[in-house]
Amino acid sequence: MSGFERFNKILNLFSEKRSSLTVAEISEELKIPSSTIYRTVREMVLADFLESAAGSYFRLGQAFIKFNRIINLSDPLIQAGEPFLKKLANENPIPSTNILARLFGDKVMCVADFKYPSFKNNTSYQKGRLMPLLYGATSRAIIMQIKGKRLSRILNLEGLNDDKEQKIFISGLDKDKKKGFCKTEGQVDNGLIGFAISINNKKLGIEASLSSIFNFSDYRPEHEPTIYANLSSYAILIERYINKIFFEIEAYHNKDLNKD
Amino acid sequence: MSGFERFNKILNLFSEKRSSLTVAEISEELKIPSSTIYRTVREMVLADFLESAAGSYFRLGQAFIKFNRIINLSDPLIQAGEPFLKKLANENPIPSTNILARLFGDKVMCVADFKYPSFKNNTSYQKGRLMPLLYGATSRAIIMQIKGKRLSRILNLEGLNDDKEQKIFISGLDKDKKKGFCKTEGQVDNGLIGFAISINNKKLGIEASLSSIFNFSDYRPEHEPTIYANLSSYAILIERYINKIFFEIEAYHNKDLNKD
DNA sequence: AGTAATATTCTCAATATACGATAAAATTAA
DNA sequence: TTAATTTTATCGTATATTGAGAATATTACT
Repeated sequence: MSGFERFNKILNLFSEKRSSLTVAEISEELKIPSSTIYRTVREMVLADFLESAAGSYFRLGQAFIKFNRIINLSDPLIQAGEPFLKKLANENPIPSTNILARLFGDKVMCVADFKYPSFKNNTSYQKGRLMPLLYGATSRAIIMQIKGKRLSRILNLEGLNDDKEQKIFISGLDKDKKKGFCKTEGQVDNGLIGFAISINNKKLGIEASLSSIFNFSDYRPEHEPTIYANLSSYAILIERYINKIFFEIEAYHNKDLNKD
Repeated sequence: MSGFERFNKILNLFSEKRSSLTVAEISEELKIPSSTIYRTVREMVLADFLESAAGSYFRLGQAFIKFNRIINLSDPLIQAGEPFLKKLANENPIPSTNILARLFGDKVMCVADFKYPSFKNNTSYQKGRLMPLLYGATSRAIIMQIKGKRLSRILNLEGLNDDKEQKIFISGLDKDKKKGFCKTEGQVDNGLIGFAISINNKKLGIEASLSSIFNFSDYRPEHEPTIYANLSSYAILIERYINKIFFEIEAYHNKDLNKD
């Protein structure tokens, strides 16, 4: 096993449920001698990826908070989209959670969220959370941008191996693609209904979606036109804004070139 | 140079100002051949620490968003303190930014912040940001918890090498310690005045502070008693809550032990 | 489209470095 | 204080990492 691989494996033992671990536990989980783990953990602590907590436990370190901040301040999608989420929430006819999500490699992650104050609290839609790829409007509006072998590779990775099932899934996506919207009910959280629309920027390699999630009990069919209108107008705004940011980034890089 | 060191050095090239880099740039900065950088970057992309962006640039990857979320959901200080920041802001007599900061190794980092809506926007106090150790009430309320050789080691690291100057600084800290509060004006941002109080939990190894920052132009001396009263009552609440969380964590670990 | 320019991956041999068993030291608990 | 546990240090060996350069793929340009 390579050094980096080990480093990565150690980090990935930490989770929401298990947020601190001892060297003995790590050693046990990874089947690696504790002398080696001690050495690696020490390096990681020194670099702020871990920090030692009470009782010989170790926790994730401040490096993640720091780098997360840099991403927040510089990620074009977050920069362009986050400010609009609150507005979207306010314009929706009923309380909602509003999500910007994005494909990273073969995972969909929520990168920004705004919950309307009176929206119920315990949803799966939170910034930083990986979303199921095959379920929910949020993810559908993203993977419907992907085609061909890349799409089927991703579907396979998610366990949709059967050829026939894949075709059914893809033809479902195609229908949504024609409509331009995704709508799903209860696929991620029971009692919630979600609407989503695609956002993308090829130059920046961004494949994303904007979505609004509602409590099914609040929802009435007559809300749908407003929901769709809001999503599509904000999606356009966000895409334009991403473009603007893209040109700023490009200008910045060119400025650098001129320095030489 | 070891593998991990290189990994870390690459990440630390990214900053708020410079949020994407090419392999050539990284190679140039670190004086390491590009074939090596390509290999390392590929590994990092695979593990989501970097992602490739447009024009052969690379950006920080989603791993940081993911791990940051885990920290947010599990860090005792953030869990215990963040919910109170908004309340504190609402109870302050004038618009404020309210900060939870914490010592990590030898750096003070803001780990949670709540800005009152009408508070001006461009302050240095943001979640994830490293704060200057020697300036500002936020940091003072933290380092005044530290003593002896550990304190002087930290002061030295921050460039306060002169023995005499150190003594002056420490005696200043001691005065604040007796008062139980720190108050500084314009040390971090011009035109701002900050008040801070210590928060700590020895068992969890947390050395932190709670602070309220105001525009100097809003501030009147008669606000001071309320500011202090708010800070100290919330600090006590937060410390109690941290304790509660600590016992929960302990119970969780013990439960694990009993499994074996 | 076709070509030039860049970016990225691959190969391979030399060597640095990470590894793990074990001992020593330091810290914590009893 | 002693005992137990956690952490660091040591060191020979195996091995993964390194970097130069070639090969390939991708992108940019005409």
